[in-house]
Amino acid sequence: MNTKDLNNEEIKKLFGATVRKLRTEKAFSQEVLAEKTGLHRTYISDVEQGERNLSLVNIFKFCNALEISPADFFKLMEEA
Amino acid sequence: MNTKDLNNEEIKKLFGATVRKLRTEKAFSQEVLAEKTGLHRTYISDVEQGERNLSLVNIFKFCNALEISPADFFKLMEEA
DNA sequence: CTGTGACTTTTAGTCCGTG
DNA sequence: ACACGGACTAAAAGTCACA
Repeated sequence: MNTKDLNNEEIKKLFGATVRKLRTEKAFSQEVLAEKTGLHRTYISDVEQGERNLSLVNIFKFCNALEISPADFFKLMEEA
Repeated sequence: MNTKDLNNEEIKKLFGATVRKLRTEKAFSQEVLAEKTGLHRTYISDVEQGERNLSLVNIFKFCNALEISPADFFKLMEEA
């Protein structure tokens, strides 16, 4: 999959789907992930729905909480 | 380098430094990169200075303009 | 060609709740 | 445990004149 072909909506959706994939693999609830990231629970929901264009430092918070490096996160995302 | 140890300022600075590294390697001016990303010239400058916490879709614009996948971009960033 | 401060508009992100 | 909404505040997006 070539990320160059993604439009803005697709980028957000794919990011959210990757978060959800990793979160459910680790059997975290959204609330637990909210706690680990320090972000609000409704925000986690929105991100997973692909409705948020989150910022760089929050991307890192998600990666840390999901115990994956940003590079590996995006690799997974690109493999989707 | 473990990205878990980076604070917010360091994340932005490291991102900016990585953009600058790739841009100068390709011998692009900030103005050329601005054109390729569709973003404003001064915004590029701010990002490279680590003064912007840019969002997911703009990260992708930078990667596309710099002809690198997001996964490879962050890999480079983590190797710094 | 690039850095900076100031600025307005848009959106990120929170917090209250509902089914 | 999650989706969704309304209302709100903080911060990002985006532009400009000037150094």
